Amino acid sequence: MPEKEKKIKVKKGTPIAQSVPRELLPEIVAARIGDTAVDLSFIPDRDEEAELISADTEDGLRILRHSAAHLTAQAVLSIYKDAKLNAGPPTEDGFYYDIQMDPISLEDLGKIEARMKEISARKLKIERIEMTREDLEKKFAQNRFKLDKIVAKVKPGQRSTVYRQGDFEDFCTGPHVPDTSYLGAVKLLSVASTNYLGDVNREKMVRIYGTAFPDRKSLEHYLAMRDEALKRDHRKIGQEMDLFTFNSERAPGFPLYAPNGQWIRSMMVGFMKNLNEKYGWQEVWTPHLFKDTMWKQSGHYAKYKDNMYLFQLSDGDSYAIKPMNCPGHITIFERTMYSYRDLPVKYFEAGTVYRYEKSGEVGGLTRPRAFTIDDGHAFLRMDQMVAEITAVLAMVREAFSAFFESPEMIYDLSVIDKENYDNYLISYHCNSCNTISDIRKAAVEELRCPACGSTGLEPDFRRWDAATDALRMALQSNGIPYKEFPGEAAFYGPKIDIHVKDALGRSWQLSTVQLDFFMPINFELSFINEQGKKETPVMVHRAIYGSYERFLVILLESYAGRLPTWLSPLQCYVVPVSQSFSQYGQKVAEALKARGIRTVLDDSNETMNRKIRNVRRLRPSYIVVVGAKEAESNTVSVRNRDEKQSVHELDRFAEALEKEIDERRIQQTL
RNA sequence: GCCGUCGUAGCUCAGCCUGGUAGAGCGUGUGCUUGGUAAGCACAAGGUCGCGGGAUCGAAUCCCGUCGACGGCUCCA
Repeated sequence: MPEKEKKIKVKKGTPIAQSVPRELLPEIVAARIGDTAVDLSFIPDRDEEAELISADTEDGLRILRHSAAHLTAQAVLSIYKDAKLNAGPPTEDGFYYDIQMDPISLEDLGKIEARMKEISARKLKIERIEMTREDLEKKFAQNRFKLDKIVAKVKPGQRSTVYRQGDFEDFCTGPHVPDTSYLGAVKLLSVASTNYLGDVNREKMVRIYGTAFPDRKSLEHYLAMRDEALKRDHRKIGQEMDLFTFNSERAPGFPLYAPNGQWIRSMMVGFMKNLNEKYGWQEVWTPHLFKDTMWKQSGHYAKYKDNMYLFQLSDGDSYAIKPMNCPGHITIFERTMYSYRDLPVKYFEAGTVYRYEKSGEVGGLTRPRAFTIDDGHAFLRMDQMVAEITAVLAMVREAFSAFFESPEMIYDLSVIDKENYDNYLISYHCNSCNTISDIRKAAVEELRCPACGSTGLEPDFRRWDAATDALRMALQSNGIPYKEFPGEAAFYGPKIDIHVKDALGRSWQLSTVQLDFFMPINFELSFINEQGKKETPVMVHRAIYGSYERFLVILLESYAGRLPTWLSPLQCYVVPVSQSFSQYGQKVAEALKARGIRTVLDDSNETMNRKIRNVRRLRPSYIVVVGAKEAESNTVSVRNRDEKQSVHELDRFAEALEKEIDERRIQQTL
């Protein structure tokens, strides 16, 4: 969204609104002086330059939506007198308000929304009122959620603000739109429950979700997109296309792929195998079970045992079904002694992992209990890090360009939060014996030097810094824009996560590239360096699709199931006009199948119209109709995914289609 | 795991509030029809109403429990 640059001069002693050009006023919601966003009613105490914030900018929308949250709260309070407000922030595409009240249902939203419209139409002025902490405490004495916030955010003796519209007041720093008439295009969307401060032991709250836009039209557009997203839900499309099933009694949370779904999967797996080989990754296979001792060594057991499928055999040995592929790949790396000349050693596998997700967390293919990662692990020398990460980034771009016309990719660099490192595996330097040890503080009872038992340990971030620098370098030298997120790193190292935006503007986290110095240490991995000495390699963990399941979701939802032909489980559906042309239909189907085109001939005793109607849910790439005309001229009458019809000579058609599939064309050629 | 909503035929859903042993459309099967690009006609099969328990003469319907799905919260190596 382009930020509109509108700067105006504002005069000391007069509200900003008075200096805003009259024609702009309806779309301006607030202003920025320096770095601070302020209300239009703000009166500067000296002449200033102010930047106008219009409702269609990112900041403007947030202000508008936050004001809409206030409006929601006002409406709720006017209907449900006992409701107690907690907080109502804007979100990425709307807002919510958390309110302690009796549960309400979707039907109740209409009533609340109607009240909101009324209030909006009254054009209530939204006023900012400064108060002392003591006055705030008095005003919100009946609401301990607000009191908590006042205590937490306003120091004794300090002042803060309340926003008032009509009889409604909320503790809030603002800014807000000038009056409620700016909130004409609002919509309440859903209701959910939550707990105060996200803590299951605290009070239950009702969360009302909604959104707001500067005008009716953009709201309508948003709602249309939202409807479209619902229509494209992969669970619905997967059902229609007969791709997969879930059996909630036999295997809750585990997808089972039917033939059509498995066909798509194998296309994706095959594509990834080629891509990996092109970039020098070698395919391996690892078992689905390992003894728990390995998971203890890798550190996964300590951190994730609650999410692992663990079991014990009658002889007493304990096993875990793999929740990760890396220890398996490490085990393969360990089988032999590598020379520095052999590095990088790069293994990949379409590795299915099993994670026990808690009951409320599973959902469709986006959060299954078993999923397959296009997993790769590289073992490198320090001097190979930047080059290898650069190569992985290129691989990612190549992969996504094959599936999407012009994929929009967003890069996040997740780094350690040095203020808050207990959860990370880092090196500690012992002040009394100078030993360096690698410890994750959160996983041990007490932080002690393993060599001398001293508690005088200093964190040493040098390895984290080197890894982070390598990732930054790879991004920067390729001119890739990225954002850094402190505290988001994996426990063993920093990572780059790559998000892709889909057709409906939603962004999905897919690829991840992680650097890891610690797993090689845990497993005492080594290679022989130029000096003939053992040296510890660096590991890169990377996945490109992320998981096949998630990637399938994105493909299905962004193409609404109408996949590029090479990925389509039903490439040609041959319909003879009547059974008297079954023979020619068969000839056509055979010709297509001979070229490896997935073809189904429907010579059943049904009308052509019904066949076409019923096959649509399967999203065939091409519907091929044949009758007297076609049989005579050896042609086919073809309808593509966009309902475009055309007639082709049979061989020409088969040839073109074969080419379209071989070249993995995204668009249809006919 | 927590909160809320929901669970009836392969699919989509009605019936539940106000108890009297189950309904529609699509799909499936059979027959008729032999058709020119999204609804030709007829008949039929198909459900112990997620599972378990309770109160009732009687439960899909009311109550309790349980499993599961969905929307959120928390989590996501």
